[in-house]
Amino acid sequence: MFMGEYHPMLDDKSRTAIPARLRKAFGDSAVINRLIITHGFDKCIMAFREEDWKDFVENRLVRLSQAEPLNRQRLRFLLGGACDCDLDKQGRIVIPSYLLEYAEIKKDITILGLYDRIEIWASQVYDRYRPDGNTLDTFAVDLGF
Amino acid sequence: MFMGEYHPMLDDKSRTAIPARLRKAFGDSAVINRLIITHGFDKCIMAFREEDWKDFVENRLVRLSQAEPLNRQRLRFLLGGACDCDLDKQGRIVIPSYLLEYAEIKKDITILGLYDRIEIWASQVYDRYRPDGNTLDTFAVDLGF
DNA sequence: GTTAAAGTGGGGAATAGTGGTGAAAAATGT
DNA sequence: ACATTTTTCACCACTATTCCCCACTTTAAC
Repeated sequence: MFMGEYHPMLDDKSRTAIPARLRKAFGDSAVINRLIITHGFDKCIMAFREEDWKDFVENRLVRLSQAEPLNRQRLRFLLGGACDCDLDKQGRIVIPSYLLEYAEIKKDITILGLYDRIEIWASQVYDRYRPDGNTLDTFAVDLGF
Repeated sequence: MFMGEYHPMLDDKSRTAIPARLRKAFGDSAVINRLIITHGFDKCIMAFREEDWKDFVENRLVRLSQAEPLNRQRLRFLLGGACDCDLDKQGRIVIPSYLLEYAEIKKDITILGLYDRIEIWASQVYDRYRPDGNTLDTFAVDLGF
């Protein structure tokens, strides 16, 4: 599974390295060499493995009735905002400008591994977002620690 | 499948380039060189592959009873507004003026890939349409994230 | 300390996108 | 019906961007 926090950089060609730990998260024999990235629900970019993405699109997204305006907006946001990125020989992807702007990414990046998805944040944005002490206390309660 | 967001321009001959990624979305061996475009739902232009369009018209649109005034209006809107566009050698289509006016397209264009259809928006119009933070929270809930 | 692996920067070839020109077709007026 | 004007279409050429590979630096491992 994907997990952990990483801090690569965006170079001036809009490339960022996907950490080797994440590329190998599903085994050395299944190194990831393609990711689908799209808008995240917070100010970040979500990335998925190809098979998970296809499954999500075909079994959930496109089954929503396009007669419903809100479903059109959902499809435009997620699928219309998606981009399939091949990793280069060095394990990097190129992030399109509209996603960089959406996530307010400049140079410092925080990448999170989140089970079956990866999130790419502007470090500055993520640092503001990190939970504080009070949030963590209620969190602990909710989880039954 | 069609996906992603692209930002070409409309030139002063009413031409716009269909992004190469979209033209090759169904394989390098099935490069799209003709699209059917018509009025979209919401202020945009919809574009389809020829086979999908035919299927839609014959199996859905013309089956609506023409005795019903609303269906006559629907047919005029979609089929009456349609235009089949051959792509030129550079992958561009010419968009007729009535569709440009409908979608309020001036120069800056946003093109979306949406599974089996493409949408062409005035960038300015689409930017206003993009979902805000609250809408996204409900999206995440509805989609089971 | 040495070796290997990962991350970052850069260069050159190929591709994509845009502007433009001339020929053909269509529309208009005589 | 013919000539003139306008529009449309197909192709060419230039520029910008993208993609793919190589090399260096830094970090981690042994």
